[in-house]
Amino acid sequence: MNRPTFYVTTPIYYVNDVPHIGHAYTTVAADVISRYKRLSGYDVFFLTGTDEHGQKIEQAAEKQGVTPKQLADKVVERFKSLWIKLNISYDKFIRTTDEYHKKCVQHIFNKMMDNGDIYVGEYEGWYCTPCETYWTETQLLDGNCCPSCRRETTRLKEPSYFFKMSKYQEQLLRHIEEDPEFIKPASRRNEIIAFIKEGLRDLSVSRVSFKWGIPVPEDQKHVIYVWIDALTNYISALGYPNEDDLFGKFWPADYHIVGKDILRFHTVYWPTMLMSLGIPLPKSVFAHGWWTVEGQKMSKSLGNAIDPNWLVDKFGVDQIRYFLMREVPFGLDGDFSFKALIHRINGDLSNDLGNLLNRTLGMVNRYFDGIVQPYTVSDEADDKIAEQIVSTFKEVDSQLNELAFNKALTTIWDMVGALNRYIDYSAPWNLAKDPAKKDRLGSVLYTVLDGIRAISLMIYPFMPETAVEIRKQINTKREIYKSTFEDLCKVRVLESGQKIGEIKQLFPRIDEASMNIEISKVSEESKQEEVIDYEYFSKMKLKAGKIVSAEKIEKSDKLIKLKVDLGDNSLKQIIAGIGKSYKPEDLVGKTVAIVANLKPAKLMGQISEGMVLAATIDDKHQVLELPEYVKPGSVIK
RNA sequence: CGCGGGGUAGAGCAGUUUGGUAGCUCGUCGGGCUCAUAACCCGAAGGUCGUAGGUUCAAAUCCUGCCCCCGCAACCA
Repeated sequence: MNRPTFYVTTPIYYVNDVPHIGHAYTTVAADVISRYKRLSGYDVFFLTGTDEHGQKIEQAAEKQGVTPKQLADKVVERFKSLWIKLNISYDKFIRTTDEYHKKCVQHIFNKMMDNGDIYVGEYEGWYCTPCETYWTETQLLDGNCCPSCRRETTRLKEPSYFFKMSKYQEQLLRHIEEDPEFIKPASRRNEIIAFIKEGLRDLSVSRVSFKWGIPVPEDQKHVIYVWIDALTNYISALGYPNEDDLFGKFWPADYHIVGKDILRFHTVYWPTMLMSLGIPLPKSVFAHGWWTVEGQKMSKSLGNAIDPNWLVDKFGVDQIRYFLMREVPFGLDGDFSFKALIHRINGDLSNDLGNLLNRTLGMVNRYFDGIVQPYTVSDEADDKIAEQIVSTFKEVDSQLNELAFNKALTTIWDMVGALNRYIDYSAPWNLAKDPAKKDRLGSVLYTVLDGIRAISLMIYPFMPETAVEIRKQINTKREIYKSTFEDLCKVRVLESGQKIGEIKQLFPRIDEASMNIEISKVSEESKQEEVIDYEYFSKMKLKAGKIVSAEKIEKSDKLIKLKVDLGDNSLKQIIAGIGKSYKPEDLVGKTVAIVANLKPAKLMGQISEGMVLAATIDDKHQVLELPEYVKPGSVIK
């Protein structure tokens, strides 16, 4: 039989970063849809992998005294082990350092060149090495600093190959406007349309400034830049340019799942490259949102990046998978908080689902020595349950096809609630008191168990281990993977006569208080700061300074321009970002602590020659005030 | 007039496309049940849907003005 196919990808993750919750999120989402599609009869190909070339890797490796490949190997292991831990069922893990990928990239480069879509030109601009980005003159801060990381940039001019992306502007625009499925969610689609309408420029696709990459064929000075190197993984993994095999079967991709930050690459650069190659475009690119942690942006400096490995160890893999998929609509930003996580686990998982199974099996044990009874005596309520099972499958199917994971889970939990209500309505404990109602009692329990069996299928994509555990406990021998969606929807198909398995709590309740203590311990540890030596510290010149004037900077919401007397007969101009906590007039006359030897920088066009020290309480500031008798210029140590 | 998102019950959200009894989850309170992981079920309280006006028989929904909040970017020195 010829099964329909389904091809889904995650981005390939850059090995400069260790895996965090964002990586886990994207990958779990791809796993859920993959498992669901397999469940409903599709032949699925699920691709993930790593992006390993580029200057950053080259430099990081050099610092660590290893080869770039060795560095990549190490990080790749971390990704792979996390994917095992999270039960990610990928079909292939591609690395951009794989031989077949390199060959494919070179083939593609040649082909685009033969088409006349790649030409040699010259790339010139201010280059920031850490960000691997060129900036234009007007974008630079304070002379020549990178607007993104504020480090110094260097003027670079290098020969570069260019891809004639502009040539495909109209074709791409037409495609996006004609096919609403191509970019999701819709709000993102509008952003991209606006971007394209501003006009596409040709894309620089090679570099001579570093070596760690795939060489341009027949021009070994050049390395192929990230666009062609990385994006093409989606077809090289399928064996392209060999079109018979996997490529013929699975391309075009059904979904590229990406973070919102890389949407443009996937909906502008990548499709135009495919147009140049004469390859059909992917059916849909879906941009999901970002997670904050406890309301704050994830960042290394805050030390609030949570290790997904730790989360899984602490809370359980299915619990984490459930939370990620349930808490936030896919496509929107969300917040990861322990409070919400614990509430989800205790409420949805332990109370609703876990307890449903537990109470039902308890009764099978008590009333029937653990033997599942056949369905013999019917009631209207049973049919309602049966109908809802079918309608739930249908609804979940359409929701998952839209990657509306949180909606699908809500729908499934309506079913869980219906079964809990059904038990209360049928009151098996009352039926048990009347021997004449024994058959009805057995039928009620059967109906619940069969409903639980159906739920085990519905949650399988999200919580594979739990699904299997449930099936073990109700002791069904039916296989999870059936051939079609219709098979999936069948009701009253649970076996009877078998003895149920050992009853175990699916989701132990979490004690919020004691868990909070553990969490705070860990977050303390992770906040251990970098230690600096005395010499490093002594480079900093701290002085007392008296504020002689202060004014708000036009059009700025937090910058205040200060003139500060540092006792050396001249006034320093300092721009301070404390305008949300202080009015300019409140600052005048105060003696405060100043970093006196900070390198000057330009903010909103104004020179700032120092920094006012201030404590931060949430987003409010309290400057370090000194008593009046401290003379301006006094050294602080 | 930088770009975008939003202001609906104590919290978090849906509903706005296609005007027509204001809904969900959690929390609170009361009740029921006693099979179960102090779980499950039922009920109640709680909202002039940011604000002022307009269109309409009818506005959370459409139109206009204003206020406020949050991202992003410009300014976290």
